[in-house]
Amino acid sequence: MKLHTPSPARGPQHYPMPLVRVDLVLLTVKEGRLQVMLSHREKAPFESLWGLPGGVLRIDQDISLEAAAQRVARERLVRELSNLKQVVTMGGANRDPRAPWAMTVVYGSLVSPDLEVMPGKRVQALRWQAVDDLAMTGLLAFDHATLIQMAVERIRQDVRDLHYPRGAMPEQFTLPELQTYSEAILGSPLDKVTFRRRIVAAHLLEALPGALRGGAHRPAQVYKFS
Amino acid sequence: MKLHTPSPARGPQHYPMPLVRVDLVLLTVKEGRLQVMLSHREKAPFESLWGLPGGVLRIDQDISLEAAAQRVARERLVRELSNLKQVVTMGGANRDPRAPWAMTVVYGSLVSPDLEVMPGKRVQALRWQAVDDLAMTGLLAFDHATLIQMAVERIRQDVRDLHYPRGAMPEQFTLPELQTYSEAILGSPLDKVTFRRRIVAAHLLEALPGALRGGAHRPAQVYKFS
DNA sequence: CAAATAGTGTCTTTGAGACAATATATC
DNA sequence: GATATATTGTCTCAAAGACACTATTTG
Repeated sequence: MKLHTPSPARGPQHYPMPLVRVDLVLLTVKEGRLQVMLSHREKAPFESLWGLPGGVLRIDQDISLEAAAQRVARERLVRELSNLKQVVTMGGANRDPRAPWAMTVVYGSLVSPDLEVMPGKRVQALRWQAVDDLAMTGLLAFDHATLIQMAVERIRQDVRDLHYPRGAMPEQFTLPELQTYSEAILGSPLDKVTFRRRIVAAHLLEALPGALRGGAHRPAQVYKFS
Repeated sequence: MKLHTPSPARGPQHYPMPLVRVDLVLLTVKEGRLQVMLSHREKAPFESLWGLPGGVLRIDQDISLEAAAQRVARERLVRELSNLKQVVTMGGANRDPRAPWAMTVVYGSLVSPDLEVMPGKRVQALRWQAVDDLAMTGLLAFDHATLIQMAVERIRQDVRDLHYPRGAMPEQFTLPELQTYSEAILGSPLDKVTFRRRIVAAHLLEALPGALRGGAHRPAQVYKFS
């Protein structure tokens, strides 16, 4: 069954398209816990709840989906992000009262706890929230709890595989620091010997000779990612 | 900076939205090799090349992204699919000459080689193509070679973890058959003893007692997924 | 019994977990 | 030296790879 018009330039353009959004899952380790950046919702839907920072795809401004995620970060958090990873895309009818059909492409990034963000366009407040406490925090907007969970699973798998995104750790660090950091992300303790063995076997780090650090005890070797 | 209209029902709806497509990566094992289902393109763009079966999201028909993938399978292949898994979402400007900005949500599925498909709406021809030969087959439409590669990597990881999607294997099979099947997907041989050990340790299979099978040699135990 | 494939035994290697010992700072 | 943490040594265990052996069918 052919449409009556043979013009290839038409056809798809006829159909109404969904509202396409991009949402960000920024994760970091703060106070020894894995935390996610939440944005306070001043307007409906889900007014006065918290949700992921996000925005609508702007095809006149964004050259790609990842570029859209970067623009959203600039607008909402007044920051560029590194290591954006696509997590999942959700979409369906009746997902968002602002459109009959809405979808969101979710990007995740593990960032430094020192990352300086400030509420940008149409954002009244931002906060870090420990992901463990999300269940009791009350409701998150939309299906954002699920999206966060998926991003968390993904970063945990990366850390289990010793795939640390650059920029999330300080430039220099010690092995005990990296272990504590990893444990915070995984939410479970790691064996010290095993952790060190795996790290050195992976050849991921470069020792900075002479550089040390310490308190009232033996100082630790300082490393950087090579 | 607030927009001059406080109405929450407006705003996002103002922006032009991209063309949203859903593409399918059907994989199967045929003739001992991992193969992908390709559809012949009769119309521009990429006329007379081969590409993934896909279609435009129809927000009036599809309740969700996965439902859209199922509809595309019904329309293009005259089949329903099981085990659809979202692979990735690609999108950007100048991706598709039919729209200034286009994105595609890719779903993958490992299916039975006996799966009966037939060219459906606007599909002239379908064929299985070994993924190893894709490089020399000449060009695929769009970035479909990349999308196939991502889907292949994903199913390989699943098989390495012994996560076999249901419905891709026959109801009953022997361990040597499952091993050969897995090797075809991975593209590399597996150790027999190790494979058997891992399979039994995983408690994935249920032996069908008494049922055997064979040629001019010792018959193999028949199993099914439990 | 010869041939061919199914299934098992077992040795070795590798990597992870557990626990203990040693090293090096500050106070 | 006491204390605290960093780093290393090593024993054990679990899983994977390699290889040889046994088992069971057909012709």
